[in-house]
Amino acid sequence: MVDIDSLNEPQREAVLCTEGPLLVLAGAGSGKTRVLTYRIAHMLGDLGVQPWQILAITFTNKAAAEMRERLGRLVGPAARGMWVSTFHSMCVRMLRTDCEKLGFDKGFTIYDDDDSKRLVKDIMAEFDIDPKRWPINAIRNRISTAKNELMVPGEFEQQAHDPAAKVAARVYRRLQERLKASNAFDFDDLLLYTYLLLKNHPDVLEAYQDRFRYLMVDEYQDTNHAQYAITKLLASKHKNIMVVGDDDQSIYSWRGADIRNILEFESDYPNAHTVKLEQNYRSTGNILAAANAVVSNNMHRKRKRLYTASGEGDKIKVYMASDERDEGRWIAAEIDHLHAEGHSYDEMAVFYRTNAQSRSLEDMLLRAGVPYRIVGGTRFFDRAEIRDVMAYLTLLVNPSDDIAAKRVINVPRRGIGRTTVEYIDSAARMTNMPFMLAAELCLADEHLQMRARNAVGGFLSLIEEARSYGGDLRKVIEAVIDKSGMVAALEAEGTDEARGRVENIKEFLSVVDEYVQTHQIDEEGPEIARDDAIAAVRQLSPDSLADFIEWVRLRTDLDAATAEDDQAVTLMTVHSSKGLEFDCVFVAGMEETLFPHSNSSRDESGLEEERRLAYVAITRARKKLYLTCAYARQIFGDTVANPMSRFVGEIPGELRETIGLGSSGFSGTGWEKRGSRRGISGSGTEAGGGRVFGQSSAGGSRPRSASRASSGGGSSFSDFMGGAASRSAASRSASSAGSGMRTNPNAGKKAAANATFAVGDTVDHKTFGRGKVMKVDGDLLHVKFAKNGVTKKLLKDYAPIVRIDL
DNA sequence: AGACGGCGGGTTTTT
DNA sequence: CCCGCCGTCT
Repeated sequence: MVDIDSLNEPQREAVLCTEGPLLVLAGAGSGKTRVLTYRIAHMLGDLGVQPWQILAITFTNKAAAEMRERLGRLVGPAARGMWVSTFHSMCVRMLRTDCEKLGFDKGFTIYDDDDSKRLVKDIMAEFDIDPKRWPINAIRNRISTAKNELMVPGEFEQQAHDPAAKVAARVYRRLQERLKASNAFDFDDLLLYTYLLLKNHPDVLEAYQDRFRYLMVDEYQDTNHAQYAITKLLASKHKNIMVVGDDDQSIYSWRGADIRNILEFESDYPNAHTVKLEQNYRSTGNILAAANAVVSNNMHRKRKRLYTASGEGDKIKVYMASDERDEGRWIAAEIDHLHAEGHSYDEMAVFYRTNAQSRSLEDMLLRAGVPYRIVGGTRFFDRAEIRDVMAYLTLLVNPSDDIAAKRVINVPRRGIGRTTVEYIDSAARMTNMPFMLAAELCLADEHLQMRARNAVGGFLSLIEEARSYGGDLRKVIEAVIDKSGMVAALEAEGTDEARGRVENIKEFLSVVDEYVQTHQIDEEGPEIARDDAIAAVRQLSPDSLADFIEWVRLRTDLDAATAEDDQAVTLMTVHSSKGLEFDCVFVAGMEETLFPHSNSSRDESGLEEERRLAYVAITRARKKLYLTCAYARQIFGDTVANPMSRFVGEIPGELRETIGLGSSGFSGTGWEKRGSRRGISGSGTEAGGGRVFGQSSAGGSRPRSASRASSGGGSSFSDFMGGAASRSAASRSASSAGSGMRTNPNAGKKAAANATFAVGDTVDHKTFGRGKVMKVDGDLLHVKFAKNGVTKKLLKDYAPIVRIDL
């Protein structure tokens, strides 16, 4: 049935080993999705396994969709009824069915990060906990960790010894009360409560165990303890569990992922079979060798070595830019070259460590006329207006959702001010009732102004009325938006920004359409076995508002990454890139402090995770890999100089070539210092560059994340090149190229703060540009600036200056 | 009630 | 640098 012959030996072994626990260690690009889909196809086609007996869990909806799609191609409609889902959506399904056993109502909502943060903030205010002393995110992290470790508030309190933990424990307890009162789960709760459901209700667990005879978990290295425990419960009866993972690609420990889950699988399941997939089918020899070299610096890993049958390919290009604008500009130019050579934009991607880096890259690509799309970052669904619409919709389904209620009670402005909201809120708190109910009671409350009461009444009847809307989803949502008055209010504003928001709301309606279209129930498909209630596949209904909300809540922009079919370069964080591959990959910001990130390189384990992250980035590339770094970079508004990332140095010199600034200090031959390359390597801080490109900031209130740069919009690429080339010929060279940036003792420090200056040094000032140190007076520098000839006195530790060694 | 301005804080990564 | 929060003013 299934074409087993096209697989290599270990792949075949994994496909055929269907009974009992199986661990597949799948290196990057070793065809693990292929193994997963073939294995399922084999079970369905050759072994008579029924689709609903299979549960396949992935981490992202995109991965789930991809697997479903590939399965569809392989086995056709036979895969119908199979659960292929993320951990989170699987949990939602289970909770929708049985959450009443835990005291929740079926109409529960899912709180995302922002909602849950609001709630925590709220609670801290309630308890009079000073957020300055106890940062909200620190508390939330502790709570999140507790939830991932399956600790309920009582258990957490018991082991909370230090003061911070005690504060967190109080907040945690209250948070769970408030969430429950709001009939809501946050992301961590989805896992925690699913675990509790299965753990404490043997009948429920057994029904699932009987149904899911075969479990498959992808990206197992990223499971946290809660996920691990859930899978363990589900698998404990039949023990047919296959986990696929790569310890070298574990990059989510900060989210509670526990690498031990994979490292200790064999001791968890004593008779587990292990298969290693080590042949890489994706990258060229050089790229793979680079990845191997980098990751081999990690001490804690399972020994394995990827190999490939393909040739060496191109060398890895390392470009050293003067600053982040130069970096972006060079990347844009290189992308343009590649495009001219016939590489499609779709096959190129730019990765970065932090979302903040996307701004300058985006800017430069826009100016160069390179079409791009950003994945992740400020999500479409995170926009205020979209969240407002979502809050309205949520309120219709779950009137207990206090966060939603408070969010939109005065959106658009209808004369319900802070005082009124606070009054209602405290009434709600005192009587332990939902905010909406308290609001209703307040209609007759003499303490409130008549005006305010009328306004609240208006809001309540708006929601009341909206709840009775029927018909198709699009119509309902449109009506809600219309009746809310949001669009009318925005239109009345008349600003560009407001128009942008209206656009986004329209965009939201097309998201509704997308949902409706993709969730039509096709009639021809046979209805899945409904022999018991739990076995029934709960399919998202195209007319259900609740289902739509759930779909949106668990959806990320990453999921839409492939939906976009226009030609564009993809920009995303390294984290988001996991599981994807491109012909040409650029990794920007290869600097100490940024990558590895300073917050993670405190200890060895953090550093190892950063290195795995670098490994992930490198192994995304099929043919061409570019690593770029900037000598100086604007961070938080001031200029910081950092040495090149150690990860670059960990790539053997013969696999890479260095170009751009400072290449003389490296393995480059020097040819690249001549010729036109130089033209685009200058800093963009001088007036020349800025003026030429300045025009393209027009373009209005484009929606940030979803937008693509249109090639027609900005200045043309030749302007871009011309402008750069025509700027002052003086170009910088890297700091102490000879002594080597890699060993810069000031790593991680602000350049100005630790640098020393001597008379005659050349410096670059954030706003005044280049200047010469005329006199040093302790911490006081007298700097004469070239541009205007003016001498300024600057404090070396505070002025935004960097020293430039010529 | 709402608009505006000043200040402080924050960014590592995301289901 | 950008955002949200807070206080003040109208």
